[in-house]
Amino acid sequence: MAKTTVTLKDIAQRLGLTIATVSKALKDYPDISPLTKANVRKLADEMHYSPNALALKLRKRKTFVLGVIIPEIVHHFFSNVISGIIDMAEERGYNVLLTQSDESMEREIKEAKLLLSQRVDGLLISLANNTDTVDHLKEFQEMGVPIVMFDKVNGSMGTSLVQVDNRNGAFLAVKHLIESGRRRIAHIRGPIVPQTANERHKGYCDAIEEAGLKTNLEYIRVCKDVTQQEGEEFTRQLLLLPEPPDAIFCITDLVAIGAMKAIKDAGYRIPEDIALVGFSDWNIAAVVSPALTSVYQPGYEMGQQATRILVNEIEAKEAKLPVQRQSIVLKTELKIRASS
Amino acid sequence: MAKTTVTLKDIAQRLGLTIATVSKALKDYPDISPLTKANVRKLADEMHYSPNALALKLRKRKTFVLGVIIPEIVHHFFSNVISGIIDMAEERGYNVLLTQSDESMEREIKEAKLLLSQRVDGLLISLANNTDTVDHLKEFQEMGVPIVMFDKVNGSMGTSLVQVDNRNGAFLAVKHLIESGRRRIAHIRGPIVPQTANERHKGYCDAIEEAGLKTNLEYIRVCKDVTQQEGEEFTRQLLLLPEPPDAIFCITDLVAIGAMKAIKDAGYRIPEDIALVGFSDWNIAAVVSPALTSVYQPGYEMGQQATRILVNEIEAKEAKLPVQRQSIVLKTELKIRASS
DNA sequence: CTGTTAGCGCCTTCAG
DNA sequence: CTGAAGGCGCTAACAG
Repeated sequence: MAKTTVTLKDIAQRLGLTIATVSKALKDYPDISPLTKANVRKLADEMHYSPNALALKLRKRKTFVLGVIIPEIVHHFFSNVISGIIDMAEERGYNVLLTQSDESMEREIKEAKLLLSQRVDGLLISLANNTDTVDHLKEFQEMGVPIVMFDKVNGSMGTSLVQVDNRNGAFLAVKHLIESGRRRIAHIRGPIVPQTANERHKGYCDAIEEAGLKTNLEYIRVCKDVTQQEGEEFTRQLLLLPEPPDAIFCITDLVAIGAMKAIKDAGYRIPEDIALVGFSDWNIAAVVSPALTSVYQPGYEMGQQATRILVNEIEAKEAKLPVQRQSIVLKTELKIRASS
Repeated sequence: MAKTTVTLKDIAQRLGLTIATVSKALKDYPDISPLTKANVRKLADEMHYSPNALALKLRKRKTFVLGVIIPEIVHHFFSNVISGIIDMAEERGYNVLLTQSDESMEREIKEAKLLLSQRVDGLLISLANNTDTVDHLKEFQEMGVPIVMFDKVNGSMGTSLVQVDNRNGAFLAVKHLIESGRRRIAHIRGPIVPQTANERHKGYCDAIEEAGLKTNLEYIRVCKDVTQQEGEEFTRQLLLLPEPPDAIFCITDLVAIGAMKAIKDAGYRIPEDIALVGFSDWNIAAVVSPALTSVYQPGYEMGQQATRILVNEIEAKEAKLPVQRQSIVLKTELKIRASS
């Protein structure tokens, strides 16, 4: 029935009390008589009183809102991260304002400005691929708003970081290929930025070196957009080499799917002739045939951890405790399937 | 350098002006001298002044925030919807507070309460599967907060609705099977709620009837959780029938993938022996082999449209214009691939 | 035990 | 052209 929203004032007037008294009664202050407390509570219930979060936020200079900037929502890995963020935020009593940069630094800057003006209590961000400076985030630090970066990070601001062990994941993948007898292992890698692509490339090199295999630069192909089409095209090129590879490690499952198509089209068998390994363990990996071996990265957990750290920093700051910056690295896991 | 946030007051003091004057100067009121305007603006820039959104929201009793409740974020279709919501919200100048119900009515109720207390300007919701009443949303209406439901909706509140044409999509899928010569068409359907599953089932029946085929109840299987496992298990059962089907229409691509496995395991060929069609056109549909025929539903567009309608209702209400409830149905599209 | 006062940061009549 | 006053809804000293 309450057409308009009911405030403390309304309750106070009806009861012939003062706003302050009503406020205290509802917050169970010790210096209010049990009787008035009861009266106030009863009427508050009847009138469906609900405190105005806005007023509280203004008063307390705290919004209980976390800002999130993510490159792409429609992405199996990132949607897992978001889910982890939202669940943990809820657990800690925060809400989540979600934005996407669409892998564009320009839009990332815009969203950052917006979130800052919304007075979020903290920021969770995974950088866009072409983000090459973090100046747009400096203002958060100046305003004392904690930042936690995840997945695609930049350590130069001294913020807490949450990443997965890309290098080790790639290392395990390639080592597995070597142990199953492969010697001519190609790598279809991601672009020079972001960092994640470099780390996976390093892991690949680590494994190759450790095994004493010679590194063949012809076997390295660099994706620009990390698409299925690129996977297909680069694989086609690889198969035309005088010594075609007997295994391919791809930066991403999607790229691996492209590779899979090219390999089949060329009449080779997987894994007999050419083994294939992807990265990320998307929902697609287990359902293609042959099922794709892939490096699983714990997206949900990444979201949870990043949020946990961020809220801890926010609350430490409020309690004037020293904030401990953290940099955590989550374990990746090789899921071996039929393709290798 | 600005350690603490800068307010109108700070600017006013430095310039020996009053808060009111500064406020007006920044908002380009006609009754402020060009000189002071210039001075104020200059200093505001230098001090990196940014209006406190909280204060504005309190003052204007408007948050520019849309609340979103979605069953599952980690879901290819829904993540597309979210992306559409966020992009359109940004275009119209709103932010998005995202929550997930995890397909639980209990959590849905909780999130609704939370969003209401956050004073969102409007609500976008897709109901959880087991949500059988909408009492928890009544309060939004009482408070005059517009609601738009999408995908899994309930028309009983008289809110605007955005859906896809599930019935016609299913109809087209089954008609396509019939036209390619299939006569014994099975349907692995979803549970009795939500409505979407029923509509797809109806579309199936429509096509069967139109073709004058006899309906065989043995050919209908009802999923409980709509999983790949269920698809596999039900298909196995179907293949054991005296007259096994020569085509299967599945409620979801994931279920179809399960069916695909069972069919292959039983030694049948797709599509020669048994044709297969899914629904949703997930990212997985195009990459499995044989590639899966599926009914595409425009998730991104659904998010955009729902948001557009919601913002229109919000702004119509503010302008005291009559609000036009809308119910729109987006077209689905059959993507024919190798499996049929 | 209850009320008064003084803001949080901003906007908007209404005076001067 | 500028300032004073009141208020959005709530909290937190400090009085009484």
